[in-house]
Amino acid sequence: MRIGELAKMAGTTPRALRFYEAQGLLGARRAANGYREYDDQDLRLLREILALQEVGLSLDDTKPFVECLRAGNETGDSCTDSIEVYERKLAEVDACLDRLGSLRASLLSKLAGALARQPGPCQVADHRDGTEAAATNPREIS
Amino acid sequence: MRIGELAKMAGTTPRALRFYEAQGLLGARRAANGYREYDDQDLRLLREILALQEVGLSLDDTKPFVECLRAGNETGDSCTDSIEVYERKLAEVDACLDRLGSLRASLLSKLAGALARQPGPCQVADHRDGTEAAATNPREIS
DNA sequence: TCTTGCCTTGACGTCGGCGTCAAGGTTTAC
DNA sequence: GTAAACCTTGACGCCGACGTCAAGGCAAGA
Repeated sequence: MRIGELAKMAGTTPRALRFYEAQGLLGARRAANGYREYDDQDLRLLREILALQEVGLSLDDTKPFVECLRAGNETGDSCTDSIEVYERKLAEVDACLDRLGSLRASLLSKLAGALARQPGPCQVADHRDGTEAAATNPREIS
Repeated sequence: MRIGELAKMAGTTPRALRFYEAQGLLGARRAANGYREYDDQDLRLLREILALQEVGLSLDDTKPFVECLRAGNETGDSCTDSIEVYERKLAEVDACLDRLGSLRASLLSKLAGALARQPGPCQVADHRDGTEAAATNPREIS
């Protein structure tokens, strides 16, 4: 099949496929007229790449999986390199979660401090400041 | 004071200060020779900007805070615009936490599946595959 | 044959927050 | 006097994963 068809089947774009090829993932055979030609195996590889992207892996991270599949394995994560990517990425996600958690805490304390300094519900409410604060806080602290 | 001195006092670089000026934050008076001149108020503004950056706000997000300080308020978050930024950013962080959480779950299940498919400790270990899997799993699933 | 729609390569744009280099003018310490 | 250390503007680089546009070749239907 040609690039547009493959892209549509996998839910991506021809531009993305050319980019993957330029990155060394998912090369293609060429027809006589120079058009890229793909088969079902390429569709499998592409779907693997896209699925891993959804899980947060970078394109570079997907290379071991693609190589693993091309080596004849049933799944892309049948190789130790792939599993190491999983583990590394998991650690990165955990680190990011920690950082975001502390950012959230800092933001909350700053917001709380600001609301405490504000006169707040004492003003003749021309909009819903006090109400909004009362409504959003319980939801976000939980 | 001049740009290098201010930068050092705030723990940043002259390049960053010029960038903030180009973004419309933290403008400076000019000395006769064209050098930027800053005072203690500018140091306060700059520290506000940097503190907010640390909490995850973009430069654009810090504008209301700077304007609030320049309007004569004691703190940058004494204005409703600033508080709205807090709330919006908090929502963004929460959304990001949710997404990262589900990414983490997906990664974990993929990793677990891959390890289950692996023969694992049955091979004559030429390196530490089985050991590593056994050691990392309890730590990361917890 | 003509139009439409696919394909090709190449090259620049995006976003944020600066880093880094270039080419010069200024000030300062010795 | 001179070298070091500061300052100025301008411009390009970076990162990731493509989007978008340009200029042209190829294919298929009416």
